[in-house]
Amino acid sequence: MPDPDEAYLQIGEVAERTGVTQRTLRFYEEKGLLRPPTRMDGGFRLYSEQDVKRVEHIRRLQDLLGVALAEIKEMVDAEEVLRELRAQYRPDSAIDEKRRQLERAIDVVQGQYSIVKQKTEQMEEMKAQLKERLKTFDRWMKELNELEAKEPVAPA
Amino acid sequence: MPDPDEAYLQIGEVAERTGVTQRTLRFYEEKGLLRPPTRMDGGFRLYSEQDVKRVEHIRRLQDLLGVALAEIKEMVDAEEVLRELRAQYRPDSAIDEKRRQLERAIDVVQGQYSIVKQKTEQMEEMKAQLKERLKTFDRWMKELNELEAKEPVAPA
DNA sequence: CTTAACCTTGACGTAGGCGTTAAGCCGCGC
DNA sequence: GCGCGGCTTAACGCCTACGTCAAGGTTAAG
Repeated sequence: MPDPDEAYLQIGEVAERTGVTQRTLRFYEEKGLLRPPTRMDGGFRLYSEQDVKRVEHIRRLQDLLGVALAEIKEMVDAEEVLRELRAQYRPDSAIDEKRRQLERAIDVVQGQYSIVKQKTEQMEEMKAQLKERLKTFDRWMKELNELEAKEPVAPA
Repeated sequence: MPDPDEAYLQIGEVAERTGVTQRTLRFYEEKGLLRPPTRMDGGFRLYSEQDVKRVEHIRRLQDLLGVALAEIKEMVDAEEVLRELRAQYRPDSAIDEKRRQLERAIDVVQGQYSIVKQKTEQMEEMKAQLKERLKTFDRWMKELNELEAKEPVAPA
């Protein structure tokens, strides 16, 4: 029972705000990356702000890490578990269960972290190389200009 | 006329060393990402160490930047231009031509640089978030453990 | 009650990046 | 000189991540 005050976005608005197409939103739903949104009587999907954030998150993961949607599903699923954990803060004393979930979540996030860490390192390296290269180019350009100064373009 | 002392790798070895399949190597050649290698009499491709490095470079660009092969082709092409520039260091006085090439190369590399820069920034941000999250999880885990201490597992 | 804008579910299409045969040469050790 | 592993081209296949109709239902405004 999602707070009726909060679920108000139609698919078109979500699409516009997130920059993805409606097709993509339905596709993500099919693939389990977005939980099926609530619907109004006629069947129109009604999204929440939460969903918008989720879409943005998915896109960041896609763009930055370049991982497949299947993997992204794993990641967002793990995060979902956490929401549950936080919500049902002590329903009964199934502590072991919670611990297992938490451990799983930690695993997933550590996985993400190491990926991100590795990638940032490699990218820093690449960035440095590119910077070096630009410097070299500047030098060359200067040399070219000096060369031209000595050897005039259209000698009389 | 590529130095005959240097061109000695067959496609299988290149594949093994770079971690891509032979199909991929031929595919890259088709797409113009790898220059057609020299062949031995029977038609077997003969690659150089240069080629190996090139493949590794292509893969880094793919993995890190996640850009399409067409774009990667642009990038490596621009780099090729530079090799030529460096090689024919002053064949004649076509200085303007060289300047144009150099400017083009600078453009390409600056493009790469800004992409890499933006991505690294975003990834640093993501990294920080993940770190925060891991800390939160640790706290939760501790809370769970303390909770268990107070409420023994199997009360007599 | 009509109409325009928005939405629904299929279902087929597509571009990129290779994988996978198939059918047949090449090279080299014995 | 033959046999076997490595290589060749050609062609079709496949998966991902959507794009693009098509045919029709829904909503809100007037």
